[in-house]
Amino acid sequence: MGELPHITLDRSSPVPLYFQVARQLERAIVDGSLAPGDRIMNEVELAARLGLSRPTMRQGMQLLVDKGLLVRKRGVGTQVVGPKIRRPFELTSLHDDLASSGQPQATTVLSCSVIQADEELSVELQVPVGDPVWSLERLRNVRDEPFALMHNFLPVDVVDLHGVDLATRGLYAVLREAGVQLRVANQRVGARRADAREARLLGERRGAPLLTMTRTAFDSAGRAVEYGDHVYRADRYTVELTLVDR
Amino acid sequence: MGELPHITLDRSSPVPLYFQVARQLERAIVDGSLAPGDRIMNEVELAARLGLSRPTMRQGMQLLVDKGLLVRKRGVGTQVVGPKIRRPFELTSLHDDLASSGQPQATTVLSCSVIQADEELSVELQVPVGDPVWSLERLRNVRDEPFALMHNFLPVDVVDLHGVDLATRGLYAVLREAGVQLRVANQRVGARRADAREARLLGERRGAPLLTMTRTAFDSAGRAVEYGDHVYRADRYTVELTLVDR
DNA sequence: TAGTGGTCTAGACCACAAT
DNA sequence: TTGTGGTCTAGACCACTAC
Repeated sequence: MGELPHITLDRSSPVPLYFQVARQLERAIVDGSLAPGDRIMNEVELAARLGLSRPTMRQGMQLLVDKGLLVRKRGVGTQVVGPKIRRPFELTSLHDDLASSGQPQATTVLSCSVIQADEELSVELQVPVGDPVWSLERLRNVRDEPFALMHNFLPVDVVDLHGVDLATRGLYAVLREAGVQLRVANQRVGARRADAREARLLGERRGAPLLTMTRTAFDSAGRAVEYGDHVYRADRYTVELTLVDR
Repeated sequence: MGELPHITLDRSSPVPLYFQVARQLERAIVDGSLAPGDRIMNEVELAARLGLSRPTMRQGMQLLVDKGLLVRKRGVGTQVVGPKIRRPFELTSLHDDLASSGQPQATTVLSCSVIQADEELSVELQVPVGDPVWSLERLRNVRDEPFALMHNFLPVDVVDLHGVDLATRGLYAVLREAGVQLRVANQRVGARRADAREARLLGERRGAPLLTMTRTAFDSAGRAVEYGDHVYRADRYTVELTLVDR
């Protein structure tokens, strides 16, 4: 029959039922109440016990299947894969990543001004050449050691960065508060040698290997909102991601 | 009202209707028949025209929303984001990536033997220390230029590599044919200097920056099936990925 | 044969955005 | 107020797996 996860539903909550199911199932897996390899009670039975229709139950479980936490096999049942799979790579800024990891960090704003878009920016941000864009350069330290040199560009009508304290607040937090909803981003990760300036700022030797990341982020309307060109000390940073085959 | 995509359904096909819808919508977007910013006809009307129920229609469109090709706004409608968003980073091997890009490539098998798992492999592949695992090292050339040095490890009971022609066939293709269904993978991308051997094999100078990628792949039962430790010439390869915020 | 997930239907009511 | 997507129901039939 399979394990019976403990799930309570609040039908007066604005949170969708399928999401309540998914959240509580996920917690049970992370808690260890549901161990890897456990078979979960079948969909029909589970839906009946919770007073849900089967499609709603399925929708909730599907979220966890998409995350790689559950595996369904036709004719067999649904099994817990395990909580060790990291979250699918989410759309977060480095600031968020570090803040949530509890590392002490500090950011120095090297420059923040409006420039005219050149050819490259015109392509990446989908604006005409010569259009005004914010150019923002920051150096980030973690545990008092230089870590990343970040160069961001944003069309000026996306957000006003005048007087914004970007040393304390992450760029993505500023964007969120300005009502910008980031939705998709294209990233390119590569490597190259540090030039003289990068080496000096990052406390490396010239020619040292750097991890590079460029990213264009789009809002929910499909508009290019931000283009970032960042370099990281290769000895202090790696990009981690989880791929899920559907 | 919005654009009316041209979609034909084959109800006798074993391909699910929602998938037929998604595939044809996607092609229309990539073709340019549906341009970025276009509003698609609303779900209800579209379902009616195709003789589908609304949930089935939604399921098809949801696939493209998840891929970042479409954006839905409550009270507004569904819009095409654009074909320029690359596919969400899928679980493909480098062999697949290159083959689909049409680049002429050649692979040299440097070694293929069974070794005993050390501590690191024990952790990554979730097998006891000392267990036999395949150790496979390959050098890949693209357009007659060295490109990547790939080291893979697999538990011996996953697949038998004796006599398998890994110069012609990609490792993932071999795994698929052996009935292994890859499902999720954790990747770590970083950078470091080339050591003497890597430099020689890749035609680089010692100390040149390399892009590194390690990956553990799990099958549909959550079992670790393959661990790869690869290095790429940084001047010839970057990792591209698309992030979608949900 | 029995049990499971995969797909599909034909509706319903609600929340939100534009008008 | 109208139109849109968001959610949900109560079934149905099928394909695959294990026994």
